[in-house]
Amino acid sequence: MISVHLTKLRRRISISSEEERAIRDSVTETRRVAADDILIRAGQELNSSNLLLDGWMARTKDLPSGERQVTELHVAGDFADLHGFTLKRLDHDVVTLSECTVGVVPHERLKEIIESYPRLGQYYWFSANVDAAITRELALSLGQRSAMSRMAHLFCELYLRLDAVGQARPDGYAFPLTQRELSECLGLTVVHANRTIQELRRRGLVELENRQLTILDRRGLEGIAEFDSTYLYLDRVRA
Amino acid sequence: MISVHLTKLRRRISISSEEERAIRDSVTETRRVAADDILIRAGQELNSSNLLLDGWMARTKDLPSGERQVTELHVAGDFADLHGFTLKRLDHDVVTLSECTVGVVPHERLKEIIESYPRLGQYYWFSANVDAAITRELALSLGQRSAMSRMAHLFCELYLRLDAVGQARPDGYAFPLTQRELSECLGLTVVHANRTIQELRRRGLVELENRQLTILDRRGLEGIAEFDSTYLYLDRVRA
DNA sequence: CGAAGCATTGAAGTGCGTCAACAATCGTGG
DNA sequence: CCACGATTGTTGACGCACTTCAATGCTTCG
Repeated sequence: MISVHLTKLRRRISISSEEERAIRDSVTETRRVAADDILIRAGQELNSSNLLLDGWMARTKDLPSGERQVTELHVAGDFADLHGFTLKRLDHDVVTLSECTVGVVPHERLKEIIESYPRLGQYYWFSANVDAAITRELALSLGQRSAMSRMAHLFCELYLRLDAVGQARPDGYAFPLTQRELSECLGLTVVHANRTIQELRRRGLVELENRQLTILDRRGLEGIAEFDSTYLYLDRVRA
Repeated sequence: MISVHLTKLRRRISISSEEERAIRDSVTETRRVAADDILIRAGQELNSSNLLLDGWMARTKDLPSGERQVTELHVAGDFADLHGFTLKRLDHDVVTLSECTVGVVPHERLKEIIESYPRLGQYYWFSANVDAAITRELALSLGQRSAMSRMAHLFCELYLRLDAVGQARPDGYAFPLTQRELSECLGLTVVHANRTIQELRRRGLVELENRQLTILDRRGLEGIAEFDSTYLYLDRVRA
């Protein structure tokens, strides 16, 4: 199950069997977590990080007045809270959006890996930086794109991220979020998120039913989104 | 001039004179850069990072249709593009908002520092993660806060960040951005940014003239912003 | 089978955008 | 040191994308 993480990693760097062993051994425990659970609460003291091996998770930030923003979605292969390794407590919650399988990596093991295999340390730093790039692109969406464009953009991004770990079909992917959760990703109300989906449907760009997203016209979707994938750093050469 | 960076660093970790020497030596060149200049263009190949020693810079992302979003502001003491060290090219531009003094740190020097002084490496990783936390908070602002609340939030954040490096007065700070630039930080049009400032003024919360921001009622401003500073990780204990 | 959550629709309101004009300030050259 | 064009700040009228409120069916699941 950890192979999905190794797949993602191998897209960036080639690793020795010794390094692979070190990564496999860093996971001390594999847990099943139910959907709609809070894996980590903001402010909580941390001494391990969580490797998402299956399912979907999200980083959420709440205002006292009740509004919620999802600042990042995580899919299989992602480290959900690698930044907890240096921050030691998070400024956001980490929640499950579906049933998940999680690999627990104690920070002391991470420390050993980084010290013993600097190239892996470099990779994990790199991957934290790609996370940050995704959040910047979200800020661009929230600040400048229309509701339609934002939603189209999210669908395009997820297609590439899922495809990179072999979790996409040629024409779409499983999409477990409710419309409420989707609206929290996009800074919209549920009502308007619903109307926006319908408009994308009406234009023959996507279909969304039974938690399955079908992309009918990917070029068209990318056009509306003004999508440019370079921020995902997917073309990075292997070193 | 690099002392402002050391000040910021010393708020987090205590450093030996040897470590201080290594940091000082990592800066191979100090440059003056004019205001409204593009220091780094998105996509450009990088082999050094820039330490902002004086002035203000911003990370900006543009859409093909012309809209611009500022995804982060940088003030004295910040590494503007530390993430370039692992990413090697950026997904955004880095521009000057005022005349700036910049310390150039070649990536090879950074590499040496990180390998020779793991605690400094940890700190720089930590500080990149705080950057990301600031961007997450921006996403929360753009997605969920009103124009007034967003602007109030930005003013509160900058007060704490500037105060941390001794660049704030008790009642405010120098604020070199034009209203256009401010509006690009907040995902607003210039016109509405202008009206929002006026409303904050009218309520007796801030004054902004001659590039000087005066905070008349910090508690009130924080209230409107629903401001909670924990995401800045300013209280982190020194190790 | 019933309750709770989820998706959908309609009607009405509003925060912010757009367009357009003008005033104030700044920078630069003569 | 003044002249003058360019940038920045300000204001008004109007429009619209998105929100709000409310109701109704649909699905899910204990």
